[in-house]
Amino acid sequence: MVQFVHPARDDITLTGVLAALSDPMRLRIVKALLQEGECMSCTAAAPCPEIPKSTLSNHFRILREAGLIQTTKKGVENRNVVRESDINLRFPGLLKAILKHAAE
Amino acid sequence: MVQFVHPARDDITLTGVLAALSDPMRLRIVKALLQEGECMSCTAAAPCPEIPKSTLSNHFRILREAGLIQTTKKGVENRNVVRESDINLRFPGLLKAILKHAAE
DNA sequence: TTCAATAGTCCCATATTTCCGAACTACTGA
DNA sequence: TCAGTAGTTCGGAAATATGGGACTATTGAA
Repeated sequence: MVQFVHPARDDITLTGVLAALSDPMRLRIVKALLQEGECMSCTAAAPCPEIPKSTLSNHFRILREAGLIQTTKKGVENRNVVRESDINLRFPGLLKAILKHAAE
Repeated sequence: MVQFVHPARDDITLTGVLAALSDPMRLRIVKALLQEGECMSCTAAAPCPEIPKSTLSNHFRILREAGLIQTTKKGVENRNVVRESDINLRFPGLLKAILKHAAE
């Protein structure tokens, strides 16, 4: 098994965050996670069911490495949450300003 | 000569804007253009002088096609401006929220 | 005019990144 | 022990970025 890589808050970069959110699918994942509030598994947060598993896994890795989400393994599934406070501390107002405009 | 391609305001997409700004060099270009206020040539807005011309030209094309800047040809050089009002009408608060955190 | 200089664009080969099927791992419950 | 579930990893194909070099358009000078 692999330990998930999460950058420290201060290592989160603006361009990294923008790059992670510049993909429609990842944007929808983050939006879904925020709307839920609770932790969500990867498949639960997936924007559409027919997306290949490996692609989905890849998107979550990118979000994780950009510092946008935190992932922990719980039983057979992953629990994902948006690192809302970390992002807000590092880039106040950014996440809200972006997600305000994200379509459903 | 080629006529520059500029999307209509309503064709500007959120993910397109984020993708365009997710490159450190392009972020610095936009920041420089906004700080200047006036039109700037490509080389004047370039973040560093040693950057290859073709790469710079490519970055400006990406910013242009994302709807972030408007380019017109004036004599031997290009005049670039950020389409600030278009972006602000389409995605209120976005540009400011992003550039607030851009280094430099 | 013609010529050189300047500012960018276009083309194209290389390098990097993304996508996704298939095989694999980790955990759970029967 | 075994099957099922949730995700990861691998690897090849497809897409995209980089940058050198040739090209175009404009200007200013001889």
